[in-house]
Amino acid sequence: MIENDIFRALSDPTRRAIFEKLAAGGMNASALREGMEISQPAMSQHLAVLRSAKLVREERQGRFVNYEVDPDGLALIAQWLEKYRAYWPARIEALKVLLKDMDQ
Amino acid sequence: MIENDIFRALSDPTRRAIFEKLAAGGMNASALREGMEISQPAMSQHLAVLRSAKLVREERQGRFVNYEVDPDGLALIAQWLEKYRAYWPARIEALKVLLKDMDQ
DNA sequence: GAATCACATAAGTATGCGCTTATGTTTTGG
DNA sequence: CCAAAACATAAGCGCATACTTATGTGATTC
Repeated sequence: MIENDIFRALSDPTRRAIFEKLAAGGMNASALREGMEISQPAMSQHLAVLRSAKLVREERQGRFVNYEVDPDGLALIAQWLEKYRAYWPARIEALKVLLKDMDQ
Repeated sequence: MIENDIFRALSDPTRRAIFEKLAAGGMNASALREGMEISQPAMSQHLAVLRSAKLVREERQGRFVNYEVDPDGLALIAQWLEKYRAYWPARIEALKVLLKDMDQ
């Protein structure tokens, strides 16, 4: 079950930090490690978990592997959240403003 | 960190099932167990985790304890998701329709 | 083409997590 | 009151998980 993978992947703070970094722009694994105090294998393993959760996708570029946010995982969380939208009415207005902004 | 508690709480499929049940309507712990094949202590422990993640809140009613969805946890997830809204444009249209419906 | 770089995988270990059994606490009904 | 019901908490156990060290793999550079 993919929902399982997604929430499990995000339950680790290190993995959320990695994801947040990637959300600011695609990056290879070495660049991701900068300023994070994490070993190379640990990073590789975290990326594998994020990848199998469809939160991140990879792209070989020579001997580097570029990583970037995969919209699929986020869409699944959004979909999950929508099921319970009746419970967060307070945020509706904020979302409306947001959508209006994206309209231009 | 509360975000940690939330994602960790949702990473367990049993806990997501409990949450989903509660989303359909408030219920006490015994009622929640019906049709779930889960022991009483296990249920109590799961509810404690959901509670500390602000996904669920309790209300004593005699010797029963009624549980219901707490909007706070959901709002926090929505807030977290919004940070990455640039990455799920495909879902924007669906959300728009949704918000329009809620307008009446 | 051999050394090196960027990264993945393997194996082992310590800690966390979800379950069980057992017991405690609060409330109600007779 | 006191027995039972509804839940919470405690302690222990097996398994997942996040890390480490070591090694493997594919691409590049000299």
